[in-house]
Amino acid sequence: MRDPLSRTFAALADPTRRAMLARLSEGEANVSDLAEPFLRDMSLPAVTKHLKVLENAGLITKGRNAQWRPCQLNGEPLREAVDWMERHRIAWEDQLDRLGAYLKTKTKGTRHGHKK
Amino acid sequence: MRDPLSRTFAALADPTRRAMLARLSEGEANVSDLAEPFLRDMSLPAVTKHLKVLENAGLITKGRNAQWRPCQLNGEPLREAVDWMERHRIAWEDQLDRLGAYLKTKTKGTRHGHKK
DNA sequence: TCTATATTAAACCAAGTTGTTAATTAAATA
DNA sequence: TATTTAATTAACAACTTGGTTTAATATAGA
Repeated sequence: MRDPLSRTFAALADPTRRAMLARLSEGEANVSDLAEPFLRDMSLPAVTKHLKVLENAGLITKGRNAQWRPCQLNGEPLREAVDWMERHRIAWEDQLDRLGAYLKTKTKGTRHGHKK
Repeated sequence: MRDPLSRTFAALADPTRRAMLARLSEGEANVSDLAEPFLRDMSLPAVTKHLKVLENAGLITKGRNAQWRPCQLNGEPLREAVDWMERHRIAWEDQLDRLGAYLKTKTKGTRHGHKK
């Protein structure tokens, strides 16, 4: 999981982390602010670890203000992830169309076209 | 990693799998076609496993034609992933602007605003 | 029927992930 | 200075991931 794009997608592959990013998209927040919605589900060190994953993926940056660590979103890796997807999007939609057409012709019980 | 969106992002978090999707966005391909570019790096069963991950994420569907398993892209989960990202995109760009502005004001050696 | 081809399954392993609890660090404040 | 607050570190366990090799399955074709 060494390349940046993989690290970005891996960081997004967790609902807790996505929720943290969503929260951060509304503005800066300290670790404890970010942790608050999750403290019924997990411990604070677990939160710290999730934030570390986001930080390592370059998705957030942590500042410091006394004992607080104000976190900020960094949109750039997210943009690169969207870019990767957009680069293939047209092909996917073509594929969807083709699949749709295919399903329209077949769709007669023969789930796998079992050898005729 | 139970929710669909997480499974999609996790599936995307690997360069081999992304390359397979890219290949499939050009059209249907059998397992051995998809495997071919990677057989110097990994065994065929490893490829099968990657395809299983893509299949479990709903990103591809495998048909059958004699002993071949023609794989097709399924764009829908990808669209949902893009949707998630787009839902936050504007906020990210705001955040980028804010960060840019912030960096313009600070940026004087004091890497962490060490207590004044 | 025997063989070759395409693909998957099984058993295993090393490394990484995600959580825990207990201890530590650092700064603000009484 | 002692205490509280915010956050991290360390050590550990359970599970997942991504690879391996060997064996099995299914189909086509000689």
